Amino acid sequence: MHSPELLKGTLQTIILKLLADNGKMYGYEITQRVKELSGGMLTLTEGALYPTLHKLEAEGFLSTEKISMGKRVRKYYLLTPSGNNTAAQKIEDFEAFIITMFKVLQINPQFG
Amino acid sequence: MHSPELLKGTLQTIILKLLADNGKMYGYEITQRVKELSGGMLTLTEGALYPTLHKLEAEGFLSTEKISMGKRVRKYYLLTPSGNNTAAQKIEDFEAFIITMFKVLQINPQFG
DNA sequence: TTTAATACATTAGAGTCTTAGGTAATACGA
DNA sequence: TCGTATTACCTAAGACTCTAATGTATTAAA
Repeated sequence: MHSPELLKGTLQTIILKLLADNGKMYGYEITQRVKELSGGMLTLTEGALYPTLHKLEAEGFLSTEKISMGKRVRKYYLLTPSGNNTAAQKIEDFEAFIITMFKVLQINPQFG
Repeated sequence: MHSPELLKGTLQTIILKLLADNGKMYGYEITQRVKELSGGMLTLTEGALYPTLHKLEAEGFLSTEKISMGKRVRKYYLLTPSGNNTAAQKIEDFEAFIITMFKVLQINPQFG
Protein backbone atom coordinates (compact mmCIF):
# COMPACT_ATOMS: atom_id res chain seq x y z
CA MET A 1 0.00 0.00 0.00
CA HIS A 2 1.02 3.63 -0.43
CA SER A 3 -0.04 4.17 3.18
CA PRO A 4 0.95 1.07 5.06
CA GLU A 5 0.00 2.60 8.40
CA LEU A 6 -3.65 2.50 7.39
CA LEU A 7 -3.36 -1.25 7.22
CA LYS A 8 -2.69 -1.57 10.93
CA GLY A 9 -5.34 -3.45 12.77
CA THR A 10 -6.86 -4.91 9.62
CA LEU A 11 -4.65 -7.97 9.30
CA GLN A 12 -6.64 -10.16 11.68
CA THR A 13 -9.86 -9.16 9.93
CA ILE A 14 -8.41 -10.06 6.54
CA ILE A 15 -7.15 -13.46 7.69
CA LEU A 16 -10.36 -14.41 9.45
CA LYS A 17 -12.54 -13.34 6.53
CA LEU A 18 -10.46 -15.26 3.96
CA LEU A 19 -10.67 -18.39 6.09
CA ALA A 20 -14.41 -17.90 6.54
CA ASP A 21 -14.80 -17.77 2.77
CA ASN A 22 -12.33 -20.47 1.80
CA GLY A 23 -12.57 -23.08 4.50
CA LYS A 24 -8.88 -23.59 4.99
CA MET A 25 -5.76 -21.96 3.72
CA TYR A 26 -2.02 -22.02 4.39
CA GLY A 27 0.11 -18.98 5.10
CA TYR A 28 1.71 -18.52 1.72
CA GLU A 29 -1.65 -19.03 0.05
CA ILE A 30 -3.09 -16.17 2.11
CA THR A 31 -0.37 -13.79 0.95
CA GLN A 32 -1.02 -14.73 -2.68
CA ARG A 33 -4.79 -14.43 -2.38
CA VAL A 34 -4.53 -10.99 -0.80
CA LYS A 35 -2.22 -9.82 -3.57
CA GLU A 36 -4.63 -11.18 -6.16
CA LEU A 37 -7.83 -9.79 -4.61
CA SER A 38 -6.30 -6.37 -4.11
CA GLY A 39 -4.96 -6.19 -7.63
CA GLY A 40 -1.42 -5.97 -6.29
CA MET A 41 -2.18 -2.99 -4.05
CA LEU A 42 -1.70 -4.92 -0.84
CA THR A 43 1.14 -7.28 0.03
CA LEU A 44 1.25 -9.03 3.37
CA THR A 45 4.74 -9.35 4.80
CA GLU A 46 5.62 -12.66 6.38
CA GLY A 47 6.94 -10.93 9.47
CA ALA A 48 3.41 -9.71 10.10
CA LEU A 49 1.49 -12.72 8.81
CA TYR A 50 3.02 -15.63 10.70
CA PRO A 51 3.06 -14.06 14.17
CA THR A 52 -0.58 -13.07 13.63
CA LEU A 53 -1.56 -16.58 12.57
CA HIS A 54 0.18 -17.99 15.65
CA LYS A 55 -1.52 -15.47 17.89
CA LEU A 56 -4.97 -16.22 16.47
CA GLU A 57 -4.29 -19.91 17.01
CA ALA A 58 -3.12 -19.33 20.59
CA GLU A 59 -6.33 -17.39 21.23
CA GLY A 60 -8.40 -20.31 20.01
CA PHE A 61 -9.72 -18.70 16.84
CA LEU A 62 -7.78 -20.97 14.48
CA SER A 63 -6.82 -24.62 14.41
CA THR A 64 -4.20 -26.20 12.18
CA GLU A 65 -3.68 -29.25 9.98
CA LYS A 66 -0.29 -30.25 8.70
CA ILE A 67 -0.35 -31.76 5.25
CA SER A 68 2.74 -33.36 3.72
CA MET A 69 3.41 -32.43 0.12
CA GLY A 70 6.28 -34.74 -0.71
CA LYS A 71 9.05 -33.72 1.66
CA ARG A 72 7.53 -30.32 2.33
CA VAL A 73 4.91 -29.74 5.01
CA ARG A 74 2.10 -27.30 4.52
CA LYS A 75 0.32 -25.91 7.54
CA TYR A 76 -3.35 -25.26 6.89
CA TYR A 77 -5.32 -22.94 9.13
CA LEU A 78 -9.07 -23.19 9.68
CA LEU A 79 -11.58 -21.31 11.80
CA THR A 80 -12.79 -22.72 15.09
CA PRO A 81 -16.42 -21.95 16.04
CA SER A 82 -15.08 -19.12 18.18
CA GLY A 83 -13.03 -17.92 15.22
CA ASN A 84 -16.13 -17.91 13.07
CA ASN A 85 -17.92 -15.59 15.49
CA THR A 86 -14.86 -13.39 15.74
CA ALA A 87 -14.62 -13.17 11.96
CA ALA A 88 -18.20 -11.87 11.73
CA GLN A 89 -17.57 -9.46 14.58
CA LYS A 90 -14.37 -8.08 13.05
CA ILE A 91 -16.14 -7.38 9.78
CA GLU A 92 -18.93 -5.57 11.58
CA ASP A 93 -16.35 -3.55 13.46
CA PHE A 94 -14.58 -2.67 10.25
CA GLU A 95 -17.80 -1.52 8.60
CA ALA A 96 -18.68 0.57 11.64
CA PHE A 97 -15.19 2.05 11.57
CA ILE A 98 -15.59 3.10 7.94
CA ILE A 99 -18.97 4.68 8.57
CA THR A 100 -17.52 6.61 11.49
CA MET A 101 -14.55 7.73 9.44
CA PHE A 102 -16.83 8.97 6.66
CA LYS A 103 -18.72 11.03 9.21
CA VAL A 104 -15.58 12.49 10.73
CA LEU A 105 -13.95 13.20 7.38
CA GLN A 106 -17.29 14.36 5.97
CA ILE A 107 -16.85 12.56 2.71
CA ASN A 108 -19.70 10.74 1.04
CA PRO A 109 -19.09 7.24 -0.23
CA GLN A 110 -18.82 7.03 -4.02
CA PHE A 111 -18.00 3.61 -5.39
CA GLY A 112 -18.17 2.37 -8.91
CA MET B 1 -14.12 2.84 19.21
CA HIS B 2 -14.72 -0.84 19.76
CA SER B 3 -11.62 -1.51 17.69
CA PRO B 4 -9.14 1.17 18.55
CA GLU B 5 -6.43 -0.53 16.55
CA LEU B 6 -8.33 0.28 13.34
CA LEU B 7 -7.84 3.92 14.12
CA LYS B 8 -4.09 3.72 13.78
CA GLY B 9 -2.75 5.71 10.93
CA THR B 10 -5.94 7.75 10.51
CA LEU B 11 -5.19 10.44 13.06
CA GLN B 12 -3.10 12.61 10.74
CA THR B 13 -5.77 12.32 8.06
CA ILE B 14 -8.48 13.41 10.50
CA ILE B 15 -6.52 16.39 11.77
CA LEU B 16 -5.52 17.62 8.31
CA LYS B 17 -9.07 17.26 6.94
CA LEU B 18 -10.65 19.11 9.87
CA LEU B 19 -8.19 21.98 9.45
CA ALA B 20 -8.81 22.02 5.69
CA ASP B 21 -12.54 22.39 6.37
CA ASN B 22 -12.39 24.77 9.33
CA GLY B 23 -9.45 27.05 8.64
CA LYS B 24 -7.93 26.90 12.07
CA MET B 25 -8.59 24.95 15.23
CA TYR B 26 -6.94 24.37 18.59
CA GLY B 27 -6.22 20.97 20.06
CA TYR B 28 -9.06 20.66 22.48
CA GLU B 29 -11.46 21.90 19.81
CA ILE B 30 -10.33 19.10 17.52
CA THR B 31 -11.08 16.45 20.15
CA GLN B 32 -14.57 17.90 20.67
CA ARG B 33 -15.31 18.17 16.96
CA VAL B 34 -14.29 14.58 16.36
CA LYS B 35 -16.49 13.39 19.21
CA GLU B 36 -19.38 15.42 17.80
CA LEU B 37 -18.96 14.36 14.16
CA SER B 38 -18.61 10.70 15.08
CA GLY B 39 -21.66 10.73 17.34
CA GLY B 40 -19.48 9.81 20.29
CA MET B 41 -18.00 6.75 18.58
CA LEU B 42 -14.52 8.18 18.38
CA THR B 43 -12.59 9.99 21.10
CA LEU B 44 -9.10 11.28 20.46
CA THR B 45 -6.79 10.88 23.42
CA GLU B 46 -4.52 13.79 24.23
CA GLY B 47 -1.51 11.49 24.38
CA ALA B 48 -2.05 10.80 20.68
CA LEU B 49 -3.29 14.21 19.59
CA TYR B 50 -0.63 16.59 20.87
CA PRO B 51 2.42 14.63 19.73
CA THR B 52 0.80 14.28 16.31
CA LEU B 53 0.09 18.02 16.07
CA HIS B 54 3.70 18.75 17.05
CA LYS B 55 4.97 16.29 14.50
CA LEU B 56 2.84 17.74 11.70
CA GLU B 57 4.11 21.18 12.64
CA ALA B 58 7.73 20.00 12.66
CA GLU B 59 7.20 18.52 9.20
CA GLY B 60 5.95 21.85 7.93
CA PHE B 61 2.33 20.87 7.37
CA LEU B 62 0.95 23.06 10.13
CA SER B 63 1.72 26.50 11.50
CA THR B 64 0.52 27.89 14.82
CA GLU B 65 -0.95 31.06 16.30
CA LYS B 66 -1.12 31.64 20.01
CA ILE B 67 -4.19 33.56 21.11
CA SER B 68 -4.58 34.80 24.68
CA MET B 69 -7.99 34.18 26.22
CA GLY B 70 -7.66 36.09 29.48
CA LYS B 71 -4.86 34.34 31.33
CA ARG B 72 -5.13 31.20 29.24
CA VAL B 73 -3.35 30.74 25.94
CA ARG B 74 -4.93 28.85 23.08
CA LYS B 75 -2.73 27.42 20.39
CA TYR B 76 -4.41 27.46 17.01
CA TYR B 77 -3.18 25.24 14.23
CA LEU B 78 -3.60 25.99 10.53
CA LEU B 79 -2.54 24.31 7.32
CA THR B 80 0.51 25.49 5.41
CA PRO B 81 0.33 25.18 1.59
CA SER B 82 2.27 21.94 1.93
CA GLY B 83 -0.20 20.80 4.58
CA ASN B 84 -3.05 21.54 2.23
CA ASN B 85 -1.61 19.25 -0.42
CA THR B 86 -0.91 16.58 2.15
CA ALA B 87 -4.49 16.78 3.42
CA ALA B 88 -5.84 16.10 -0.05
CA GLN B 89 -3.34 13.29 -0.55
CA LYS B 90 -4.18 11.63 2.76
CA ILE B 91 -7.88 11.61 1.92
CA GLU B 92 -7.19 10.07 -1.47
CA ASP B 93 -5.03 7.44 0.21
CA PHE B 94 -7.75 6.69 2.70
CA GLU B 95 -10.36 6.26 -0.03
CA ALA B 96 -8.04 3.99 -1.98
CA PHE B 97 -7.39 1.99 1.15
CA ILE B 98 -11.12 1.46 1.70
CA ILE B 99 -11.67 0.36 -1.88
CA THR B 100 -8.80 -2.10 -1.57
CA MET B 101 -10.15 -3.43 1.72
CA PHE B 102 -13.58 -3.97 0.20
CA LYS B 103 -11.98 -5.99 -2.56
CA VAL B 104 -9.92 -8.10 -0.19
CA LEU B 105 -12.79 -8.65 2.24
CA GLN B 106 -15.18 -9.11 -0.70
CA ILE B 107 -17.91 -7.03 0.86
CA ASN B 108 -19.95 -4.59 -1.18
CA PRO B 109 -20.47 -1.12 0.21
CA GLN B 110 -23.95 -0.48 1.58
CA PHE B 111 -24.47 2.90 3.16
CA GLY B 112 -27.72 4.51 4.23
C1' DT C 1 -15.78 25.74 47.59
C1' DT C 2 -15.13 21.97 45.28
C1' DT C 3 -16.04 19.64 41.13
C1' DA C 4 -16.34 19.62 36.11
C1' DA C 5 -14.82 21.44 32.05
C1' DT C 6 -11.36 23.74 29.41
C1' DA C 7 -6.57 23.64 27.67
C1' DC C 8 -1.98 22.62 27.30
C1' DA C 9 1.62 18.91 27.73
C1' DT C 10 4.80 14.55 28.67
C1' DT C 11 6.07 9.68 29.62
C1' DA C 12 5.96 4.55 30.14
C1' DG C 13 4.52 0.80 28.07
C1' DA C 14 1.66 -2.03 24.79
C1' DG C 15 0.60 -3.50 20.28
C1' DT C 16 1.33 -3.94 15.40
C1' DC C 17 3.89 -3.44 11.86
C1' DT C 18 8.52 -3.45 8.51
C1' DT C 19 12.98 -4.92 7.47
C1' DA C 20 16.13 -8.25 7.55
C1' DG C 21 17.54 -12.51 8.17
C1' DG C 22 17.42 -17.85 8.30
C1' DT C 23 16.20 -22.73 6.46
C1' DA C 24 14.80 -25.83 2.99
C1' DA C 25 12.17 -28.08 -1.08
C1' DT C 26 10.69 -27.68 -5.79
C1' DA C 27 10.36 -25.91 -10.51
C1' DC C 28 12.31 -24.06 -14.55
C1' DG C 29 15.32 -22.28 -17.95
C1' DA C 30 19.90 -21.91 -19.95
C1' DT D 1 23.10 -29.75 -14.36
C1' DC D 2 23.43 -25.60 -12.33
C1' DG D 3 21.75 -21.44 -10.84
C1' DT D 4 17.71 -18.74 -9.98
C1' DA D 5 12.95 -18.07 -8.84
C1' DT D 6 9.29 -19.68 -6.43
C1' DT D 7 7.20 -22.04 -2.79
C1' DA D 8 6.89 -22.48 2.23
C1' DC D 9 7.87 -22.14 6.84
C1' DC D 10 9.86 -19.17 10.65
C1' DT D 11 12.13 -15.44 14.11
C1' DA D 12 14.12 -11.08 15.89
C1' DA D 13 15.32 -6.10 16.19
C1' DG D 14 13.61 -1.92 15.87
C1' DA D 15 10.17 1.72 14.35
C1' DC D 16 5.94 3.74 14.84
C1' DT D 17 1.52 4.86 16.75
C1' DC D 18 -1.37 4.47 20.02
C1' DT D 19 -3.46 4.18 25.30
C1' DA D 20 -3.29 5.10 30.04
C1' DA D 21 -1.56 7.73 33.44
C1' DT D 22 0.06 11.83 35.13
C1' DG D 23 1.00 16.81 35.56
C1' DT D 24 -0.18 21.88 35.47
C1' DA D 25 -3.34 25.60 35.42
C1' DT D 26 -7.60 28.48 34.32
C1' DT D 27 -12.54 29.05 34.21
C1' DA D 28 -17.37 27.84 34.95
C1' DA D 29 -20.97 25.96 37.55
C1' DA D 30 -23.25 23.66 41.45
